[in-house]
Amino acid sequence: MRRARYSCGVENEVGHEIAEALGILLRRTTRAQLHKRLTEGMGEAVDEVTYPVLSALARTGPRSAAELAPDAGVDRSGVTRRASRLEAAGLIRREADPTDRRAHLLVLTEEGEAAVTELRARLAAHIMRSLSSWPPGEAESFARQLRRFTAEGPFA
Amino acid sequence: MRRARYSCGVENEVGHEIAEALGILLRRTTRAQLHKRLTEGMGEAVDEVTYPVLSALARTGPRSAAELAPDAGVDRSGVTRRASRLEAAGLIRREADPTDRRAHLLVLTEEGEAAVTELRARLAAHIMRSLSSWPPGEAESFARQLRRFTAEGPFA
DNA sequence: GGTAGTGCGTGCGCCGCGCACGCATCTCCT
DNA sequence: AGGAGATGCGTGCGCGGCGCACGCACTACC
Repeated sequence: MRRARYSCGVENEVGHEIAEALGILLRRTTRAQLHKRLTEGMGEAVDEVTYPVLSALARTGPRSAAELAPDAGVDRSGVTRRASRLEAAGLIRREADPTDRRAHLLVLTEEGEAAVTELRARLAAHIMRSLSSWPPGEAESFARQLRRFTAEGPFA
Repeated sequence: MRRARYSCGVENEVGHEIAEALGILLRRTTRAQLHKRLTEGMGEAVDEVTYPVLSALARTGPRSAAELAPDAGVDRSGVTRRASRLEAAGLIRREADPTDRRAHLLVLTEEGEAAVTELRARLAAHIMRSLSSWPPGEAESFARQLRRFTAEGPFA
């Protein structure tokens, strides 16, 4: 396969390899599996359904439900409903946008920030546990390439 | 952060970096998004719901619904239902297990194999399109590390 | 100032999912 | 050999999330 090169300088086989690995990875990291385990014992409001909203909000900062929807991968109404659950649990609150009294900005409360910190630590620890056996330096380069892949890759 | 090392020899920051990148990646590669676009125009039976079953079956070879269930990430009954749809479309068929007359082995038909080939090519091409700008060799090493990460990683 | 446009929350119908049941078949023990 | 428990499969059922579309509040523009 060394000869089957393309103009881009990358072999086609690599695309299939990455596709297969991604397929495996994605199957293991569904909400029903990863997010469910990750949010165990985090209270009633934080589960595999509300987690994406909470996480997206933490990443982007205070935003409206409509802005959060494409980032969370669900319909705007879904964000509203999940936000209501999180609001009832005191993890986020709805703030009136001072410039537009129609808009309700979703913003994390103190408890919400703490929950996100905890969840991030859990996930990072979970990943680190298996990266510990990697040769030094490889994990760093993998993280760098993964970051690049998500930033300018096909799923940007 | 150069000083905050752990016994494993990998910095904790890397765990957070990978976690964040994975989070972004996973949000972009939901069934509702990636698999939906991927299966567009592949006929009525092949959609984002039946795709995981079709893909898993292609990877593992002829298996029963119960064996396929954990690999597809859904309940056994879900596999049965999706398999029925794929069977009606002629992409798979149920074969009686010669050693156990209770068991129905799911096996891809000629058309099913063709569909999987097409889907794999689509995904690989989609990935390759953005990998083309990478320096030569980096895509290969990324694929290798990704493979390792899925094989012996936290989601194995 | 009035009309079209925008943002939000919610009711409704649909669909996938997990649980549990029934039937067919296998296994093992006596 | 034969019966009892175990196993595999398909299916009915209730639950819950999702997308669509509507109504209401407010804004922007003419």
